[in-house]
Amino acid sequence: MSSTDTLVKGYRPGRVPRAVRAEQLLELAEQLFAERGFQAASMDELARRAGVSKPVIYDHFGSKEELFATCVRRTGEILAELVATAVGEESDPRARLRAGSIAYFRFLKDQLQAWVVLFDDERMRDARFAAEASLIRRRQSDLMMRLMVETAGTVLDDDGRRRLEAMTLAVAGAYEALSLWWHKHPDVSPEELTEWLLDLIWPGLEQLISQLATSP
Amino acid sequence: MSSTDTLVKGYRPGRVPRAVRAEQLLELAEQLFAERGFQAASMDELARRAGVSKPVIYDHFGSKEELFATCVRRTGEILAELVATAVGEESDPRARLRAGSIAYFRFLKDQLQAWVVLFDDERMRDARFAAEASLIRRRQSDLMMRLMVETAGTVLDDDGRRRLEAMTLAVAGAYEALSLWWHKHPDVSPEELTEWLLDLIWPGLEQLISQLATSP
DNA sequence: ACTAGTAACCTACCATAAGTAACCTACTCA
DNA sequence: TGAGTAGGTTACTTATGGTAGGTTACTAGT
Repeated sequence: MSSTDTLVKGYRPGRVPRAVRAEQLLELAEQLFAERGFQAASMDELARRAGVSKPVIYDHFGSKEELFATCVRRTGEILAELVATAVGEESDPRARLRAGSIAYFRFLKDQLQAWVVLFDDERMRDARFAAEASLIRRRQSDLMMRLMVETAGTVLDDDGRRRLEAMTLAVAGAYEALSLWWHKHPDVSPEELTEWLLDLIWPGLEQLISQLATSP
Repeated sequence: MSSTDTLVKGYRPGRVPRAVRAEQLLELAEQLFAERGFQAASMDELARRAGVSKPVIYDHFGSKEELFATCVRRTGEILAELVATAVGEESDPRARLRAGSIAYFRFLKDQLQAWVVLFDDERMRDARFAAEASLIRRRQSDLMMRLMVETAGTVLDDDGRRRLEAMTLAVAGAYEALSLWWHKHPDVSPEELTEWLLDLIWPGLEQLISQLATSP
């Protein structure tokens, strides 16, 4: 470790504007969490890597959990945007779901390689991934729900909304579990995974839409 | 707290056969984990509740993680057995899945207190929860896979097996996510949840079976 | 009945890591 | 030029997982 580790471009070591320091800390934290997982990543080590003392981190993020949440939220937003964009580029309902699904798996493929440096099969139960997936599930479900409601073309009653919400969350859960499986079978392509999953859920989903569209 | 807390039936306080102590510790640990979650449950408190000193716990279980894993595995086995039994009481494939599903949700309803620990989003960010949850998912998926293969009535090739494995894991993930949702909408019955989920996944699942049965 | 050996258990400690209080120092600007 | 502040530090406290080493009750063989 040379002293350049503590340098942030354009500033003398040890004194840097708040926003720059925050950005640097977030980036290093992301790396550290990816390497060790939430529990094993220590704030002391993060401070050491950033060439800064611990209270600086606490001044920025308040607690370890908050720091972690910030990292996760950030990545999650990038993913959500990617998927939403992909969905917006199609018009047929099934094609939209397909496009979103492919975007999702492609992103995961890139990020997983970046995140997980040393991972045997066991490593996939990494805390970071679980949290990420949990946030992703909510966002995905919301997006899917808007898509379905739009497709149905009607205003749903409370029961309909509730059932639809439950089902989109279930589908998002299926994506999550499949992502975990994928980690051990990386030779399958995002497109293939998407076809599998669409073949599985689309028939039921389509029927659900028409059912909800006619009943109220 | 009276001194009876430290009593185990039939034995003078403070000295009890190994197996009995292990059983008592497991039960108290399950309670404690359910109340506080993994992280917030302390070994010191468990020791205090059991009326025993910490090294006793470590002598039995080695580490906090192991203790937790033992608790979870135990409950998971009960669940697996219940579902398997329910499945075995039907013959038609859809009816079998339905029976298993209802048994699953009924068990969850009873054990909700204990299972919040496993399925709570907030706690999911902890690697240990994710690991144990994935173990249960795996078990359910295996059962479902045997059911499907049996239904298909053929021996699958590697690709077929792989795809089926991925899909049953995905379905198990859907169950998991739906369980989380259920926790916030407890007024829905296990039977209703099951119908929703079967309507969603059965069409795709049925088609998958026939596809796998004919292709190799 | 008297010990050897063992099972069950305890006290007292260590190490690590999250989080904090109190203080310091370089920079800005009236 | 010196008050005010943003950025930073040292040196703690506290909580808790985990352990070393000794003590007490029970059991079995002679």
